[in-house]
Formats: sequence, C-alpha cells, structure tokens
Amino acid sequence: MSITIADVAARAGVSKTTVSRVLNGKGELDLRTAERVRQVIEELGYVPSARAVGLARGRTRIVGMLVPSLTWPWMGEVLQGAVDVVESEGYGLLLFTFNRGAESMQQFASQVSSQSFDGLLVIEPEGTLTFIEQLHARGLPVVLIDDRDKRPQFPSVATTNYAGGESAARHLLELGRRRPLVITGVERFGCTHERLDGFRGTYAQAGIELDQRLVFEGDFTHESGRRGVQYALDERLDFDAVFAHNDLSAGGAIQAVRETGRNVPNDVSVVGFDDIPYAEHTEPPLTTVHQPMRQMGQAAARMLMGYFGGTPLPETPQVLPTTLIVRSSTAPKVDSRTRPAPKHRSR
Amino acid sequence: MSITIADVAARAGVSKTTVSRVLNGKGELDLRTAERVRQVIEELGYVPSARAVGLARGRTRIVGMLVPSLTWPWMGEVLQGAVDVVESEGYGLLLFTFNRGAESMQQFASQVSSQSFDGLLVIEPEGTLTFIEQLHARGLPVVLIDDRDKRPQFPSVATTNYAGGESAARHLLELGRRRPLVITGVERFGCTHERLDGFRGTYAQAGIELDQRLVFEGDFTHESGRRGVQYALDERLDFDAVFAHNDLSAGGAIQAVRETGRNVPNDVSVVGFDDIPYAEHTEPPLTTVHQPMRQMGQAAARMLMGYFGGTPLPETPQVLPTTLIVRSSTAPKVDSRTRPAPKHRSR
DNA sequence: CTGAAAGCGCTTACAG
DNA sequence: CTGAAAGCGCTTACAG
Repeated sequence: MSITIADVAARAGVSKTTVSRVLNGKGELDLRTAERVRQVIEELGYVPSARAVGLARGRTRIVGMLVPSLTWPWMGEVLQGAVDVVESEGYGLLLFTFNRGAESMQQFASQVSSQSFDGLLVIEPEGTLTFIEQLHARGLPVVLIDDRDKRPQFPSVATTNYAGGESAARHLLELGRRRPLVITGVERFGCTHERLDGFRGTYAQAGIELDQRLVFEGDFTHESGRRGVQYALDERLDFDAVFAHNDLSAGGAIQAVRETGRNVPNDVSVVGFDDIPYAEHTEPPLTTVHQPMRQMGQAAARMLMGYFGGTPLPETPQVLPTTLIVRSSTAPKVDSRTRPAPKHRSR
Repeated sequence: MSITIADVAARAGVSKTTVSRVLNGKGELDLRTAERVRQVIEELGYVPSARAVGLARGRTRIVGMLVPSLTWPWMGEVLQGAVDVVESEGYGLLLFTFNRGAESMQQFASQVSSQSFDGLLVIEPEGTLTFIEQLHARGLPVVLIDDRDKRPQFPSVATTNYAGGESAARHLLELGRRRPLVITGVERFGCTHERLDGFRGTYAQAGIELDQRLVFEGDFTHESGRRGVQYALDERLDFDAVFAHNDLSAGGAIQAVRETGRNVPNDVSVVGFDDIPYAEHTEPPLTTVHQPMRQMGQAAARMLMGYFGGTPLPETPQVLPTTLIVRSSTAPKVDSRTRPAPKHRSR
C-alpha cells in the first residue's frame, strides 16, 4: 500500500539503484535523470522506509537515551537539549527509564542487544555504571551526562561543581557572611563533595574554617532543607547564611528560617544550586548556582552526532560552567548593633 | 560480527525457519528440537535484530510520542506514565517535540512517512490538531492526551475539568467563601472554560452569581497570578478566596495576597489546579485540584497497546477524574467582627 | 552515467 | 514436525 522505491523507479523509468543514488546523493548521475526522479519522488510523496534503510545500512538513525526518572525537576531541560540536537540532525530519540528498576534494565539490555539504536545518551541510574561501562567496552558509542560528578572511564559531559561551590562562597563572603550553614546533597555523590570542597576552600582562603557542626548532611529534598535549619537552631548554632546543595532544599531552608521570625536575606542569606524554575518562585526568589542542564544535554547529543559523522569521541569529559544567579535571597550583612530594630511586618 | 539467526540455526543444526518458530512460539515443533535451539540461543546470547524483524513483519514495536515541550511542570509525569506501560510491553518510545516549531513538524512528518513507529501518543502542540487528525485519517493509530479539553474526533484520554471546577467551588463554599476571585487559564483553551463553568455553576446553585469583575483572564504563569490579585486590589474589589486555573498562577496569587499583609488562608483562601510538585512547597502549601497526568499517560499508552493486541480504539474519550487535594491554603472563613485583631507576625 | 544482482536479518506461506 | 525459497524495502559493490 505504502509506496516504495520500486514504485518511484517504475514511474521514473529508471532502476531502483538510480533512485537510491538521487536519494543519497552518491555517485555521478545525469542531471536531468536526477531531476526527473526527484520530481516523481515529489509527486508520489515518497519517503524511504526507515526500517529498510536501517537494515540495509546497518544503522538506525536512532539514539537511545536512558534516564533514572522523568519526574526530576531538571530532567525536562536535559531531555529537551538532547532532543533538540538529535531531531535537527534527522535522528530519533528512543527513551528509556529506570523507573521499574531491574525489570527496566532487562528491557533496556534487550533493546541494546537488538540494536535498536546507534548510540546512547545516559544519565546514570544509580548502580548501573558498570553495566554502562560494559556497553561502551563492547563498542556501543555512549556518552554520559554526568550529573553527579562520577567522572567515568568513557565519554561524558559534566559541569563545574567545585567552581560552583566556590562561587557561592565568594558571593556570601562578599556580603560579609562569615558563618554559613551548609546543607549538603546525598553523601555518596561526587557532586556533593565537589560543591562542599569548593565552598570550604574559598572560605579557608579567606581565613575562615568552616565549623564542622555547621555542615548538615541533607538529601536534596525540600524537607531536608527544613531539617538542616531546624538542627542548627536546636543546637543553638549561630549562622548568617545557608548554602544548600540544591534548590529544593534551599527552599525548605528559607521557609524554616522565616518561620522562626528571621528575615531572608537580611538575617540569613540563602544560596541554592541547580536553578530549577522553582528558584524563581521561592519567597524571596532564590540566589543559586545555575547548572547548564540543557546545554549538557545538547553537548552530549552533539558529541554522539559528531561521532556518527566521523569525529572520535573525546577522551576527557567536556565540562560546561556553572554560573551564579543572584536573586533576592542574599543581601549584605548589616551589623546588628548598628541596624535598626526589625520592624514587625504582618503577612 | 553480531550474531544472527543463521548462526543459531547452524549451531543447532536446524533451519532458520525453525529458529524463528521457537523465537515466536508459532507452529508445532518437537519439544527437544525447541529445547536445543533455546539452549543455543542462550549460549550465544542471541537477540533478534529489531531492524530485521521490523522489516519482515512490517511493524517496528515502537510508539511515537509528540509533545509541545519537555519543560512544562507536569510533562515528566505524563511521559513517565506512557513510558512505563510502553516499556513493560517490550515496546520503545520515540520522542518528538515541537520545540523548534515548523521545522520540528517537518522532521516529525517525515518520521511518520518513513514509518518509524506503529502508533502515536500525542499532547497537541498548539495549532497542529488538523495535522494530527489527518494522520489518524490516513490510518496511523493515534491517541491524544487531551490536556486542554479539545475533545477531538479521534481516540483520546481526558480529565474532568468541569468537575474539577465544581469541586474547588464546593470546597470554598463549605468554608464560607462567598466572593471568590477567579484567575483563569488561557482563554482559548477548552479546559479554561470547563473549569470556570464548573466553578461558576456550583456557586450559582448555592445562590451566588459570580461577580464578572472578579473573573480575571490569566495565562497560566506565576506572574499572571500576581497580576490577577493586583488587579482586584487596584479595583478595590472585595474577595475572600482565589480560584486559579493552575498551580503556578495560584502560587503567584498567594504571594501577591500576602505582600499586602493579608493572611492566606484566613483572609483569603487559595485553590489551584494541577497539583504539580510546587504545590507542596508554596507558603502555605496549596490546596489544589489534582489532574491525573501520569494516569492519563498510562491510559493513552494502554489504549494503543491494546489496539496492537486487537482491541479497537474507543470512539469516546476515556475520562479520568480529578481529585481535590486539601492542604493549608484554604480554611474556614471567620467573621471579621468576631475574629481577634490580626497579630503582627514578623517574618 | 546506469542497472542487475546480492545482501542486510528476519518472517511466512508453501511443500513435504 | 521441518526446511527451501520468496519477500520485506532498501543499499552497495560490480560490470558495463
């Protein structure tokens, strides 16, 4: 029913070989023959079958993308970045998630074996790095979008977590904030350490050692941000700033601080990490370290596309910079002895 | 390099036909032959090539999914729902977006023509309904995830926008809120009218005609929620509640109300629509009408899978219910004459 | 510049 | 119960 290359060939009075040639622009061919064929293609609205082309060429023009979950706050950005470049190259993006755990991986593994796609973009579902490494070792082109600073032994795109921590610290130091509370991310993630180390290092350079009691282990949830602040309050630890390792926990921290009657940003300035849409809607809007998630998705996809075009995959990670976005949750510290007594504002 | 059905056949000492039969469980075959073949398949780790199977069978076992954008707040939920059922059936999900406009549609159209997938799940990018309808008319199995209450002439999954509006109204009426401000969604969307009509109808039944000046046309943005409140304030319109047509604008409304020194939920109760994650993090947490986005994704995918299995696609939309989620942004109205004077709380 | 033929890796009548 | 052969719709040496 659907029209095929044979139909075009017949109608144009040439062989399928010739049609194939004009389709792919390969080999020399008479200009008028080519023109005639093109016209027939146009008339018939012929589009080659992806299945048949795939089988004949041994390539699918599809890239796979494996992600842990689709409901994370920044996942849409990464995906959009990847899809944009993949689509614009005429490739398709086949999506896989780890949502159903081991079963998902089974399905995924079998899709790999059936060669459903030519290359893979992946945000590592926890605990699957070895598996991904194997795929790469067996010859599947893979590029990791390294959201957790894993620095794997295969091509990847990452961001500057360490520098991000530094920029948060520099900003708070400039504002005169000398006792920051840090609400970290999940302990086992590389990004958590990088962000903390960068932050701590910058404070150290300014002659301030971080009070170890003011480093609270969070888990990237809104709730953990609240808990971090609550903990510091319970322990009667003095702090004039919060550096939370993501925006969600920064949002929780802001709320917990304000509920004690303290003002954000004046009494306590808060800096987050990620720059998800939520960061614009906290009260006050959140100063945060922007992670270039969309660009990371794009970069990873471009690497893969480049590879298909003949450029080898880079050995070292491509690192895209974070940038500090200053909003209203941070402000200069005013010495409390010289500051006017806080006005009571009813809300 | 990759092993094929011929390798298995050779090693098992049978024909490719026989291997194919054990693979697909078709036709009678000697139990021991089958067992031997299975063993060889196991040994070799053979998995049939998706491309070849696709070409031979004329089906890809891939479903396409077209969405306007991947960065909308609830898009991840829908996608996750769809992916979950598609994956569990051994199908793949090929993702397309409208992000680059006309060019995206070009690419997409050509993927349709090349028969890259067997069926389509779609959240309509604005202005493409006619195109989608054509695809359906030409025989492509399509199911629409109808987020805007378009009620198209082909299979779809929708939700109860009207009933959602009713439930918001009922809740506010029970709380004694008689003068609600409505901040609508985009005017040209069906869902906006449904939500408004359901809301208005319920108030009318309670003998309260909505003040037309208290219906403000928003556009689903946080900012439009603020504007709606600002407008009512500027016009000196009295209101004791807000019904916003999505959570983002509800969040903006909450902030605008609080900035005037009024209390949410006591002075003004606020109800949203959607129940995105943000709704849990507003201050106070938002009472809202939950839309079953994930279930809609699942239902749509199941419809399509069912169709592949022989069940015809339903003629009428499958409608999944919304549910009111009560949080802290709504509370009973206390008559101001009997209520204690507001305490000034510093925040 | 052009075409006949083989091949990509499967499935599916058709025969036996 | 099993296999040889044709076919799915292309691409790609190879020949001319």
